Amino acid sequence: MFDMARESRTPYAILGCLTIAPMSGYDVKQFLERPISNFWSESYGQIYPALERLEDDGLVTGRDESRDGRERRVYAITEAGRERLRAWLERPAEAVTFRSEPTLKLFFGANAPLDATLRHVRRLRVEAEEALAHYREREPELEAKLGEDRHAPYWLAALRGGIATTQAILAWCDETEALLREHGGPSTSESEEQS
Amino acid sequence: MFDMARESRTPYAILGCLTIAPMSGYDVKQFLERPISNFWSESYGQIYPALERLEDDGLVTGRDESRDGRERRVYAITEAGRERLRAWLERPAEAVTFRSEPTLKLFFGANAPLDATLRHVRRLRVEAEEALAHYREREPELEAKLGEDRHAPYWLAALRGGIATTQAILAWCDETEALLREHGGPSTSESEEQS
DNA sequence: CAGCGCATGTAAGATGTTACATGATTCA
DNA sequence: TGAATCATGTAACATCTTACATGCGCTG
Repeated sequence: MFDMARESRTPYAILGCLTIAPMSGYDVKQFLERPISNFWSESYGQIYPALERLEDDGLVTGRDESRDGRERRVYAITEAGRERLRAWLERPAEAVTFRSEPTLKLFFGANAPLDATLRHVRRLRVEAEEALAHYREREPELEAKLGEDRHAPYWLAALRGGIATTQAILAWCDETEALLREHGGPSTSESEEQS
Repeated sequence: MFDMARESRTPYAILGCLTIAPMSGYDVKQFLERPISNFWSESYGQIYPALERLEDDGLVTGRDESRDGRERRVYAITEAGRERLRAWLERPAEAVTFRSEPTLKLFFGANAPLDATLRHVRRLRVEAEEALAHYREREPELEAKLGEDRHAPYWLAALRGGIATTQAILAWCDETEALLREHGGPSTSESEEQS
């Protein structure tokens, strides 16, 4: 009977980043863009207002700093912020509502020339290979830090999740190309002629 | 120098559904909710206005129908609609921007008790198992229709994508549980005591 | 001195979800 | 008769992206 609106997860993502080190809004964005963090993204339009809000709520403290003569506003997480983050981390996560445009295009592929759909599949394959190469590059660093860095096991787990699903997609791309070549109907205009 | 705003994909998802059969807004929603279509979702708040818009643009035609005494407005795709859909299908798909709350919580798991993170992993595992069971149930129907139904190969490909990634996640859950048990730090409150 | 990377922000608009409102029919 | 399902829609709101505006310092 009351509005259990889904909270934005932006502030939590930011709080999480600040448990690694104090950061500016710019830093947060940079960190979230590293390929390892391919399961999340935020834009400046969300980060800066969210940081202000977090400061008002006493979950972070900001102070102006100059590094290399550049003015930055660097935020640090407070004890209240850590507690808020911890409480959120302990609540059950919402199931992922996955919206994949490539898969949508594949699914309705019967309405387009086979070639077009095969192009999507091949592009997916290239992207998967690139992603996998990035992951593989980062894996050893995290493995090496398993004992020292408290974040390492969790980051490694997330990274290996990326590796596992990406490998699966890679293999699936090949199967799919074969499946569609055999059963995907005539490759170009023939499919549209009768009416 | 001009606003290449990302188009909403809602109308295309709807057009795609209407290539299967004429449907009401309600039908579209039902279809999109079937577990096979777990890579896309739309809410009524988007479907009904989008259908009106599509009709204004001449991409679908609606007519009132009564089935079992119930009034429905059933929409059919027009030739212009098919062409619009085909053109969209042939354009490159946008890369998936994945936002996974469970993975975000895992990634920042060092800030919570190990148990909390393990709960997320185990929940993910249960969900993956359920999803896999659904997929497996539907696979044979599609395989049987490979020759007859022009959609079947594409739907099967999408379904097998779900199977492949879900299996990968399942295996990863087990590995992750082991990894975190070994390296995830003290299991409960010990980790917070010193400060 | 031009361009790039660093750095912070705002405004506008699109996108999307949720709750609500309404009403009919079917079934237990 | 009451609940569930069918069926259509709207209003309010939250969310998020994009483009824009601004300015500094470094490097070629």
